[in-house]
Amino acid sequence: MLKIQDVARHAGVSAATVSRVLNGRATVNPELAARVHAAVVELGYRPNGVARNLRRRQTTLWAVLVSDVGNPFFTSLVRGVEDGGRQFGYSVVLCNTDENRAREAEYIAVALADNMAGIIISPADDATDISALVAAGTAVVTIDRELADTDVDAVLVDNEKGAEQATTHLLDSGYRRIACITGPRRMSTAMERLRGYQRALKSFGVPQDRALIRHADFREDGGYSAMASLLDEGVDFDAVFVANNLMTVGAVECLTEREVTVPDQVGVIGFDDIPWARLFRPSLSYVSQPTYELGRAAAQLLADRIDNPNRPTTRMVLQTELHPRESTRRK
Amino acid sequence: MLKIQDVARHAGVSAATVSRVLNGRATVNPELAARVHAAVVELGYRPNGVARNLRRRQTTLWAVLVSDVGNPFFTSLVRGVEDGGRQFGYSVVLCNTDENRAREAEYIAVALADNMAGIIISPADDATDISALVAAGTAVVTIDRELADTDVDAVLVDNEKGAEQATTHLLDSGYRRIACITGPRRMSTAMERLRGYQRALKSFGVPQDRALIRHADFREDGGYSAMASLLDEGVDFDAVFVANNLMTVGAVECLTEREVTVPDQVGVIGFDDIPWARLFRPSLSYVSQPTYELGRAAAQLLADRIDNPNRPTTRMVLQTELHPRESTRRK
DNA sequence: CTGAAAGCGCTAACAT
DNA sequence: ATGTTAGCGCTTTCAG
Repeated sequence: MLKIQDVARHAGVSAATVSRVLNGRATVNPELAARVHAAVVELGYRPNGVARNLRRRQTTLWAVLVSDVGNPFFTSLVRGVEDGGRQFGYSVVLCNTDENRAREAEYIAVALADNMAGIIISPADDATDISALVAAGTAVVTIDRELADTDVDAVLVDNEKGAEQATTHLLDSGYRRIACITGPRRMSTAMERLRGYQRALKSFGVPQDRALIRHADFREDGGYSAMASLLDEGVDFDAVFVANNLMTVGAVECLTEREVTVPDQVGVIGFDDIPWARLFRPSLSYVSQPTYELGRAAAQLLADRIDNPNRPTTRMVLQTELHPRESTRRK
Repeated sequence: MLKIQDVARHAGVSAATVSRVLNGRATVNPELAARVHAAVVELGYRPNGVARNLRRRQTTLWAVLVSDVGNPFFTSLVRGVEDGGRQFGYSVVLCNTDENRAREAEYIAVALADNMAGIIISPADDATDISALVAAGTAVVTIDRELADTDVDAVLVDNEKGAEQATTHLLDSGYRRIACITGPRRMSTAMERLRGYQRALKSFGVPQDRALIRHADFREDGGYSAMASLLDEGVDFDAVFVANNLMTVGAVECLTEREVTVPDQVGVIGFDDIPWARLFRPSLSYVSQPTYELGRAAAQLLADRIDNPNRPTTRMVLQTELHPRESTRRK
């Protein structure tokens, strides 16, 4: 491997000068600079990033911690982070945590050990510990969820309003006995979406009924079981708001299996996009989150934070969008 | 930041000994080792990975180059790579190339500059140039596609057989005028799948007809336009084999829009998985690739190659699986 | 504006 | 088995 000294010798200048030319951090005699560039080309020199990182005590790596890229929500979010990162000269290390705290901690340790410049994290839950990162001065942006005790940049979605939008749409469509399948109590997103649902009911003067509410685990099985329990318990409902994409799929499967017709017997609206949901029959109504933009925004915030570690923390809230389709179109 | 010298001083041993204990590469007096471990804990020491990488001239980073994680085929593949990588102690840098050669070259340069231990690549096309990687001794595994001129490890799918399976299934279901929408001529996967289609027709003694074959770009729009052209040109066909997931979606959309009934007027079978395709109506028949396993296998090969740079190259071929659903179930 | 020299934190060779 | 020493390749003082 060629080193900067080789280039320096070839160009007849000092290594310091080569470095200055290559990094454009200081003014160098144009004639010398030209010689350096020529030497670089002639020798086919490539700077060694690792050595640079050691000396600068900074890498150009970001870690992005999500529960699972397989979830379309995160797929697109990660894509946004990567595109944003590339724009600022960072590469993105993909870290799937499966909502597993040990895995999460492991990845945080790696980010620390490898001196990564920053990390974007969708915390497994409120107990996620990023204190080591903060202590080490690593830039952190949380995405989708907020951390209770730590003051870091966050990119969020207005979950409450989104859920209200969804529920209001059901009410507007004439449904009145509306069930809600949301996520675990310890997850802020689940609770916010539940509140939005309740707010909508209240606005319409529709009575609340605890029997209509189910907490599941944000996964397909969870949605399936929650729907099954609603049906098995003979709960009287004519529509359901499901608080994330995977659970919506599960709930719909359960309905299909039991030959409950959507949207006539039961109207369905989901939260989050599902790829190609328009090909489902009936096609699914849903409230979409700007997942790609979430990723882009997080990247922007992280890059800013790295450049300016002392600026006050930012909290960005993006809005959702309603997509009415067949599953809420009552005849 | 704490360094190894600090630990050494605290434990009353040499830095070399600390290093030996931490890396378990040599036998150390258990008593000394205990002191080292204690010192590490007391001081809260974390080894600096960048320094280690510089000294060892190797990182624990892999780059995975795919066209787009958004494509479910790659989503799951990348997930497989990550899980495999983690098992061997590597982190995975996600690189979306969008089939763009410049972007691809850019990422290869980054992998080289950052001394990444290896790269897993699904080449944009035959012209992808990995010679710099080979020259630098970086371990390379290609996935999904092979590179014409370079002898590197590859993990592939038996595309020809898979396509034959799909087409045979259509023939078994009684369809006889079977169209084929495949990918660009310069992509090996597209041509292999076309050959499989042709082989199946031949086995059944069904005449070939060039009018039934379309080359599109492996994207949703491509599938849509190809289907539109078949219909617009009044080509006589009763079924179609579509050679990848996105094009299948496009083709089905076109059929739905024009109110062509599937599977009665036209039977449809796709190649590649589509998430939750069982919720489509009609549900889609398809031939699946073991995408996750593809990623795992590539990770295994890459780890092996890094440990043993001189072993002969391996070419792994995985098999597809037929999933008959409603879209080929003629009444 | 340019060069010399030191050192980022670690590990591998060598010496004991 | 342990310690000493040198050096991975770069950037950043510090002098001049």
